[in-house]
Amino acid sequence: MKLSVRGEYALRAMQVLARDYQEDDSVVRIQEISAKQNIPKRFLEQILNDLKSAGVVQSKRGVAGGYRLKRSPDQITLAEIIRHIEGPLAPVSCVSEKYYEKCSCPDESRCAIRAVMKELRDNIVQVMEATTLAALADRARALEQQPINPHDFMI
Amino acid sequence: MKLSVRGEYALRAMQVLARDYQEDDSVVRIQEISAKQNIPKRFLEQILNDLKSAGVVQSKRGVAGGYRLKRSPDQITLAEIIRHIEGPLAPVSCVSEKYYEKCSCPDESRCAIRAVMKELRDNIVQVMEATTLAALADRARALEQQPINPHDFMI
DNA sequence: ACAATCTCCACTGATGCAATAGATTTTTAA
DNA sequence: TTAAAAATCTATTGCATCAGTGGAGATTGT
Repeated sequence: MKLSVRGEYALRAMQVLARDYQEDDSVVRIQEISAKQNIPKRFLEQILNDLKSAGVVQSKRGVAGGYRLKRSPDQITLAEIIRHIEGPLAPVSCVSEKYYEKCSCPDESRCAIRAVMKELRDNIVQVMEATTLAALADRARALEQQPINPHDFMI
Repeated sequence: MKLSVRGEYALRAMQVLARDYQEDDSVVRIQEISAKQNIPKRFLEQILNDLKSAGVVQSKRGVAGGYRLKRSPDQITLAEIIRHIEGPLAPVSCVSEKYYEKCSCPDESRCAIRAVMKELRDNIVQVMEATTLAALADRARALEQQPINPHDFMI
């Protein structure tokens, strides 16, 4: 049920771009994202490139180059990012909306597991589609206001 | 976000054992589970052995041998099964209850991604812990009563 | 004794993940 | 116009995990 590191990096990078988003066409250097989030620069490069083909970010080349969100942060959801980087959000592909695949069980329509997995998928999709990068940036800004270790809740 | 095939097989096998569960000490042969669910026998063997060490099933050897649930189906949740076969239910391990691990981001307490992932984890855990094998078996029995393809909803 | 079953351990082939590397192109500033 | 900084593209590598296979042995019922 885990996200790949690749997917996690993608979200963390988008969080940075969303946090620093401005209406003009200012860009953020890979270098800077990499440093802020402890992500290997070369690897991040690949990920951002993927997100570019996906239409999530755009890039500017050259000495003053870098990346920026292609659309306004409130037009990009976490679901979109993960679907492009990782594929299906559904825990099993026989309940996936966008990546459906038949599974090996004898009768999908009578599979109780499948019914539960569908519930699970609905929950996951709901959270991921409801969360936009704009909301994420707001949350990040709110967290920055907090005092150091407000009660560093470890789970 | 996907379950491994291994995890899916584990759930499907447990569904069979739960469906056919009886209070006496009757067992189901691997052979039979394998045939009912289209799971490679040898592979299933490994999985059931794992679930035995985990205390979910017990086995009886010899000619009339097989597997049965070690506890009553209402005492076993899907969460328990997946945690033993796959590990953490959480999408990223920095929000895992049982398998917490520090992540590479600069400050977990101010990570907005983490806050969202926590929400997601709560949803997942809620569904998986709320669903017992007994509930699964009930659902399976209900689905068996349905006419063929009541409206084979494909997603 | 025999056959059916579980048990244990090892192995393999494929795949994908995470990361690294090198060469190239584009852009801007000096 | 040249050099530096940045993105781009392609390839490859080491590694781990996954999914599945294989064989020898132990246990049990008849």
